Amino acid sequence: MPENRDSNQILSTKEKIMNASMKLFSELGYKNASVRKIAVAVGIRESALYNHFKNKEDIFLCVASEIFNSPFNNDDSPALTSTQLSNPKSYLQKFVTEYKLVTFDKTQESLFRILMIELLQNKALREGFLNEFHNKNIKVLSGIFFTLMQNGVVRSSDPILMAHEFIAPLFYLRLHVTLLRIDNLSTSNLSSQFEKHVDFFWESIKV
Amino acid sequence: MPENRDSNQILSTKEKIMNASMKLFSELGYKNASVRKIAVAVGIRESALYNHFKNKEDIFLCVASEIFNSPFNNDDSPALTSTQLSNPKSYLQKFVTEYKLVTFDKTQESLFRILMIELLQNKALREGFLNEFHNKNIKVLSGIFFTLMQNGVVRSSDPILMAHEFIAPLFYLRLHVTLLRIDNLSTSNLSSQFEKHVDFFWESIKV
DNA sequence: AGAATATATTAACACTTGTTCATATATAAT
DNA sequence: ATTATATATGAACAAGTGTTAATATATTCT
Repeated sequence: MPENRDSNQILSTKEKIMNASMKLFSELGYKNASVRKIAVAVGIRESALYNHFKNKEDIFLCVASEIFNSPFNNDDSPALTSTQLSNPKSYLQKFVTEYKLVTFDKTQESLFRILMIELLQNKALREGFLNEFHNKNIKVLSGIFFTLMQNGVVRSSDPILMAHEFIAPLFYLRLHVTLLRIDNLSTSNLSSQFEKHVDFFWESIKV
Repeated sequence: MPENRDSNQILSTKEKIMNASMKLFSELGYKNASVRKIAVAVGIRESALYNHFKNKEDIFLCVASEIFNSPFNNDDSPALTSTQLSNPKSYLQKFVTEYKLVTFDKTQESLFRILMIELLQNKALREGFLNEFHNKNIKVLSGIFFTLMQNGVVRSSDPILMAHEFIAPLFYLRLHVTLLRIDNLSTSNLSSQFEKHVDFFWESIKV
């Protein structure tokens, strides 16, 4: 069963299809990324694709399943330790640094493009967006803000609202960066905005 | 020349095409909204469309041209008068009320969907988004924040950054609302968030 | 009224789409 | 070496795409 690649370097055909599909879906969207274009990019005939995937939708779902598997999303927002409680701003900075990293990562950028392109057309992606992107972040952040409020290190407010106010500018920045990069425009102005956001936000909530 | 409608009530075929196209583009995107589907929605054969528009792209451009003609975008953010300077929070509230109105307006929602669906595929829409949606708002708001800072009614900071922090949660909310509405989910929770945002933001910047 | 114009229809076109089938060629197992 | 399995090819399919041409039917103008 030669399912996986033989060596570490040489990619299996299935992996090649995945990579080519990710690229094409992120550039053209689902409908415009035709089976033939994918096959050409891989270097095989379109009929050969069907030895590895059931159909086109199967390819897409396989690629799309990676969207919400970001390392950031999984588990890089640990609970607030006592040391972090003594310096909560650095926690927010750490969060934003991670967010920024994901924003500028090439693979994550492709997946984000696919997400944004198909977000309004694909119900599963919408649900993933709301659950994995939004709700999960809101839950983690609001929990932290709640603790910080209880300990009196940030001003009293609705923790969920505060989480919203913290995450929204980050998402907006990420979308902005993504749009500029499509046209190969400079994002250097935006790059520093991530850190500025933390500074501004911390000034907004500290007691 | 029977170009315009005869009465005020009866729509011309061209207007019917526009309405049907706006609906279909906003639900299916450019590629999936086929000329035949549009024709069926209007109630004519597809070839008759070509008496009113050069081709499919012409229809789309005609619809898309309305996206950045929102009443909000045009001219509803007047300069800061002396009375508004004495109560700057109410100005922000007025701004957000207008933004909220646009968010929940049916026509504006359809146009916003088209924008979001084609944003990553259509360069003209990207430029429109950055110039008309983003930059224009940032310019107006940062000018206001600058004045408010000079008069010492809000805390000192970068006005552009502050404008960014103000507008981003509004956009994020609008996107959120749009996504929920596609699936006919309740947006009552989000509705009140617009006002909460102003309250939180004002607490963040007042001296 | 008839002529001119605007708008509709029917039919066809060249092309692209996703998918399937029979068949050929590698690769692995016995 | 022979068999079995995995993967490739080429051809074809039915369906859908945007667009055009010839023609018919309204509508408006004189």
